[in-house]
Amino acid sequence: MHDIRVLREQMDVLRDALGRRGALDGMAPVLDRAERLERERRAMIQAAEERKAARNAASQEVAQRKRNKESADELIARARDLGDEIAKLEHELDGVERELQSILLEIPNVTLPDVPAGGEDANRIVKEWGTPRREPGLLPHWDLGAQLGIIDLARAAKVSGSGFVVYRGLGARLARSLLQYFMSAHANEHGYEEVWPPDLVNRATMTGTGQLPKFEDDAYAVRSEDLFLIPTAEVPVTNLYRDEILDGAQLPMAFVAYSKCFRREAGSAGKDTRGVLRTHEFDKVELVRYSTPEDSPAELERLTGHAETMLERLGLPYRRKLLAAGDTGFSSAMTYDLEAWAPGVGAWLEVSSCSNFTDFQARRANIRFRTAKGEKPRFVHTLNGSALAFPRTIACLLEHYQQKDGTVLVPEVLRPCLGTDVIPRNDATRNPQS
RNA sequence: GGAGGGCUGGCAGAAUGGCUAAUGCACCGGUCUUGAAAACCGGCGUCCGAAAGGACUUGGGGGUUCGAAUCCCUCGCCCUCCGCCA
Repeated sequence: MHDIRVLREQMDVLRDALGRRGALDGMAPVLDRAERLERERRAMIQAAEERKAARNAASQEVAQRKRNKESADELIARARDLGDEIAKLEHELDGVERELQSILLEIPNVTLPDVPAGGEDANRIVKEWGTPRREPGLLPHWDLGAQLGIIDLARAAKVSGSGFVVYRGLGARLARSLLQYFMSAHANEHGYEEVWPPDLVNRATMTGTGQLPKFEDDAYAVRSEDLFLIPTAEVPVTNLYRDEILDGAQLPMAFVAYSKCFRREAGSAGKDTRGVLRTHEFDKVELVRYSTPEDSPAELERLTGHAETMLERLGLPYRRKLLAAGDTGFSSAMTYDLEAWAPGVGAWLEVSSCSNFTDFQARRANIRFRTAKGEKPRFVHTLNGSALAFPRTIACLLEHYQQKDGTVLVPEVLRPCLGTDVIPRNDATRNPQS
């Protein structure tokens, strides 16, 4: 969310930013209306505050007269009239602020200067690592997973429905190994504090990171309690310090959290959803950083590097894509996608998305910092990125490390936890035993 | 799920409808001091404003009133007990 002040001080910046996203034409009339509403808003506040000052003065005078046992009837009457006027003004003000708020919530973040203007076509591959396997005959992970008996989609559909996965045997252990490996690496080597957040959060938390009110249909909800299943650990972790003022000396702060992620994905059935590519529930290790405004561009490089290190340790070829303005998420000012090569599917899969939200989330969640006592608090900059999402990482691992005999080599770093160097064929889970 | 007790500044803690939140501790600045402590003086919630000043602020929201920390409604959280439970 933007500061309401941009409406009177930085309209040109806003217009330019929307232009770079290719969204100016649609929004121009809304911006004009917002500019006008903001002028009205300030006039109303001024008018209401004048009357409040007058009423406060009258009330004090009433108290004084009552102490002196004098009559205050005409003062009380005047104060009552002022009260009526104030109520009327505030009611109007409420309407204006409501509309202004809803407009502000629809204006996306301003992208940073390095972000290319334009849509998807303007995305830039800024780094490539490793050599993608290109030979023919490589199987996609849904076939491999079934052959190896480690991914059971049929029974997942029976137990939960389509869009769910059951990992079994070494598959289940592989997921646990990734959890263990990623968390330890980020905590021990990259200096992140480990956080184990709830998967169920309240409405205020979902609103703080922007999932609500606009995208309520995308989330699973527990209606009876007004709780929501988180779509990412970013939600509880970014909200940890909601409505707090941090000590600037503590910045940057860095958190790593594993969580279940729940997404309804309504309307996306069929496309790019085979196997484990897009499911309603998945697992992810997420990095979250809070920084000063000055440091956030460098912090994004750092965070993205931490995510890339995981792909390199797993030996998975990947590329880093700088998203163009039009492809950058609503709240983000700059985003790198990390895409790993899945030779069986024959596609680059997005396994991580690393973003600098500048102060856009922090303003909404009201997370500030102060470097010295008595100094005015400023909004922190928030950043986050997956490091990494499990299902697509598992898909890439299986497809990249598959061998001619149908088995899959285990990358060295996972061997201690997985307890084996190779995942053997095992058809035992394919057919129900009765 | 049930019963009861709570929620006031960083902390402790007063104020039960009216001079618009006392006091202490902690913290920051100053005086004094060779330095420190003590003592003393000042500051110490948020927002708007260049300033003068104004508005807001007693867990959140709403109501009654000329006026609410104080009365009413509602939601949240904490504590003690009962029930249930991994």
